Formats: sequence, structure tokens, C-alpha cells
Amino acid sequence: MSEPSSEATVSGGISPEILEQIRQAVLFRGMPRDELADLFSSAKVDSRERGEILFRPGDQADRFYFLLDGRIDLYVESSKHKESTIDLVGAGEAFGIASIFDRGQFLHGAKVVEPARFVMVPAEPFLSYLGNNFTLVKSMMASMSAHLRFLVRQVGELKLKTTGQRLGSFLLSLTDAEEGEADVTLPYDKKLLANRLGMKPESLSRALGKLREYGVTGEHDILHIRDVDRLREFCQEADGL
Amino acid sequence: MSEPSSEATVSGGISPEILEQIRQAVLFRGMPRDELADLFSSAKVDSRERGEILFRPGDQADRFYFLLDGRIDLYVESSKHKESTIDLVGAGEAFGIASIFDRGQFLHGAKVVEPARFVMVPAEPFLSYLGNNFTLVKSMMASMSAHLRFLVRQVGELKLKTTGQRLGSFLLSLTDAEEGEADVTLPYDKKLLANRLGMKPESLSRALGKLREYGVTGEHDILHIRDVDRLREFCQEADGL
DNA sequence: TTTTGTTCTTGATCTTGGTCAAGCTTTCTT
DNA sequence: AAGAAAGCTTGACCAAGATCAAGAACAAAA
Repeated sequence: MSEPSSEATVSGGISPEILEQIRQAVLFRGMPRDELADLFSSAKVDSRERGEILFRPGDQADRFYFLLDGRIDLYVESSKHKESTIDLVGAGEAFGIASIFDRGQFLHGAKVVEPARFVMVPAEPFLSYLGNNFTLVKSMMASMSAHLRFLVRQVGELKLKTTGQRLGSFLLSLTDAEEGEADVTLPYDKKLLANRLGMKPESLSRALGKLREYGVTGEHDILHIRDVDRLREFCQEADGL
Repeated sequence: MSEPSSEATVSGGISPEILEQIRQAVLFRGMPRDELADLFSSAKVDSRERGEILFRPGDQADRFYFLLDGRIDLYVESSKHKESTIDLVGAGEAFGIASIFDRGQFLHGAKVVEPARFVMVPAEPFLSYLGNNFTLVKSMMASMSAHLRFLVRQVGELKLKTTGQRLGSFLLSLTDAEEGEADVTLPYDKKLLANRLGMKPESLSRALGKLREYGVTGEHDILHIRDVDRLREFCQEADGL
């Protein structure tokens, strides 16, 4: 199920439209257009179908990616047969950047789960460019710290929260509402979501059932939270609390 | 059980001996002595007893630490009553650095588990110094990537390994041996280790028992691995493999 | 429309690891 | 040395979630 496979669509340079899209991303926000063009001069746009693998954990990390469209599953594997989703990245996000600083090996694999169009950026010119641009350095550090925070949280949640609480926390992360009611739309299908949350699809179903007691209703991928506070309280409560 | 508490030992500047010790650490390896002295000019040496807390998750991150002696537990908390160890740091390691890039808040808390002597470094002068030193920037990025790798691995292990496999992987990480037999010494007591591995002390005991079937013997904190390959195989095997 | 395949849910059962309780060392106090 | 307090292990039980199996809802294809 899925191989590196031959290239599907490769267009040479980067169009101004795409550059503009990149300039909207947190990481490159507001960079001068010409510098950005320079930085991405050796980048390539490409696209891949569902199931294809961009790189595996341990592959040589001489490049990073910026996702224009679709969705990518970042995963680790324990054996050939079992893999676990670390994060799901959507349009407008960069991925694989941290790996190029580590030891030239990708920390995780990347697999297409929704047909994806992306920019592939070679590491070398990028690295030498970084030396002259401390602003970019700082935003990269901030971005890496945010990833650290994300993972630190995830480790904490895996260790001491139930399936219901993990799902609840995830739902809460989808809304800006601080109190009262809220509607959220699940950003990807339940099989992916289950894996992302470290559980089986069956358990996700049951977790959703349990949340009904706490005011979460709805069908398909659109859910209604009757009381954000109430749900938050449930998600934070420890057993003997 | 533990409060920020008043300062125990605070000596003004940083002695040349300590600077030399810092210069041995990965992060600052081989930096010119005078630059290092400059960088740490506003740092302070301090020490704290077991149980004291250096900072809590969410505290303002206007500083980072370098541990000279002792041991620190980096943790997250789900409620007031439950906390989970993210990592245990030992002498010669820096901690809290990533947080200062994020949003000025510590990602995790830090609690002394073995009487600790450390250097506290204010963030501000450090940050402005970074702008002129790309070498340091790169080693910091590498260090943050290493942390990311550590956490990515941990998430993967928590999601798809059993207690026995997690303990086995940890033991393997303590030895350089690629094959044959090996002796390892547990670096901290079993209660801490259990929490670090995301399980209860009772489960750690039983996990150790299970590993006996795979050639792990010994008493107290000194263990003998009869065959590293055999253990590694056990740790990587998925159920249906 | 019927067929086929996919996603999601539900139920029954089993495994893992947590909880509670007891006992055994080892170490620290006094 | 005696007592107290940790640290560690073991056993009995329980609960959360995985697994297995079946069925419902829905979508794409014939």
C-alpha cells in the first residue's frame, strides 16, 4: 500500500502566486518578496496522490516541505506493521524543517492522506541563507518551540488522560469559544483522528458516546458543544478530584 | 510538598571553573572563552534542595538553566494532583531554553529530585547575543531538534509499546553495545524511572520480571543484558509479527 | 436500481496496566 | 539497637481500551 513512486507533476520554478501563499505562512510572514524568491529559487512544486510516501523516518533530510494543498500524515513506526500518527499537517504549514538541523535524518515519515500539492525546498541554500537573517532564525526557533510544546502536551495527555478526555481536549482546540456553546467541524475522518489521538476507531466512537453525557452532540463530522466550560472541566479533571 | 522557597546559595559572577564546565556541554562546545564569559556575565549560580520547584508550567520564561550537579524533573500537570515526567535532566545539560522562544512561558515545570547546583541565565542578553553568532544558533537548533526527536520517539513508544518494551528500549539506550551482552546501571531510582516511562512503580517491577524471559537479570540498579540483539528484537516486535 | 466497498457504530470478550493491600528490605533516626 | 520511614516486590482485583465480529449508513460504480 503505497510506494515512493515516480514523480507526478513537477514544475520548474515557483510562481509569484505560490510565493505569495508562502509569505502568508507563520514561518515566513512578511518576508521581503525578493528575499523570499531568492530563498526558494531552488525549490520545486510537486504533487502526490493519496497513500504515497514523501519520506520515511531515517531517510536523509536534505530538504524540507511546504504544503500548499491536501493533507500529510507525519508518523513513526515501531515495526514494519505498526505506525502511529504524530501530527497531521494541513495547507499552509511547513514540515520536516527540524530534521535538517538534527543529524540529517528525518525524525518521522510523511505520507499523503489527501491529494497533496507542495513545495520541496533543498536544505543547503536554505541553511546558508539563515546565517544572514536573524529574523527568520527567530521565527524558526519559535516554530520549533511550538512543536515542542505540542509534543510535550501530547505526551502529558497520553500518559494521564482517558480517551474521552483526549477527544474532548481536541474538540476544544478546534474552537475559539472560551465559554458558552460552540460548533466544531472535524478536520479529518475518524480513522485518522483516532490514530492522531492514540486510540482505535472503535474507541473513538465510544469516546464520542461518552462525551454525549457532557453535552457534545451532532452527527457526521459536525459537532455541537453545549457548554465549553463544562467540557473543559471534564477534560481536566483527574480521577480523585 | 515543596515551594519556590527563598534562595539557598547565590554567588554573584561565574567562576572560570564553572565556565569551563559549561564550555564542555554540547550546546556551547568550544566557544571562545571570552565570548562565553560575556554571554554568561549576567548569569548566577544557585542551588536548591530536593523537592523544590524552579518553575511551573506557564511561568514567565525570562531565563533558562544550566545544570551543574544533581537532577531535575521536567514535568507537565493535568490537574493539581497529577503530574507526569517529560524528561529527567542530569549534570551538564541545559533546560528551559526552548520555552524562551515560544511565547515567554515555560512549556513544562522543573522540580529538583536530587540536590541541584545550577546556573540561571537571563534570556534577554542571551537573545541579543544570538543575533551575532550563527554557530551558536545552529547548535541551538540542533539541540531543539534533538529534543523534538526525543519527544517524537516517546509519543510513538507510548502509543504502541507495552511496559516491557518501553523499559527494554530504555535499557538499550543506556548501552553502546550493538550486540552480545551488556551491563547497565539505572541512572535514577525506580519510582522516577517508572514515571519517566509512563507507568506505575508496580508495573515497572512486573515489566522487569517479564524482561527476565528475554535475558535481563541483575539486582538493585545494576542489570545485565545477556543478548542485546534478542532484547532489541523483543522491543521492536509488533503483536502479529 | 442493485452491487460493492467504505466508514462508522455497537456488542462481546480479552489483555494490559492501574489500584489496593500486604510484606520485605534497606536506610535513616533516635 | 530499636524504631520509623522509604523503596521495592508480589498478589488479588478492577477498569480502560484493544480486539474480534457483525451490522448499519452511506457513497461510488455498474
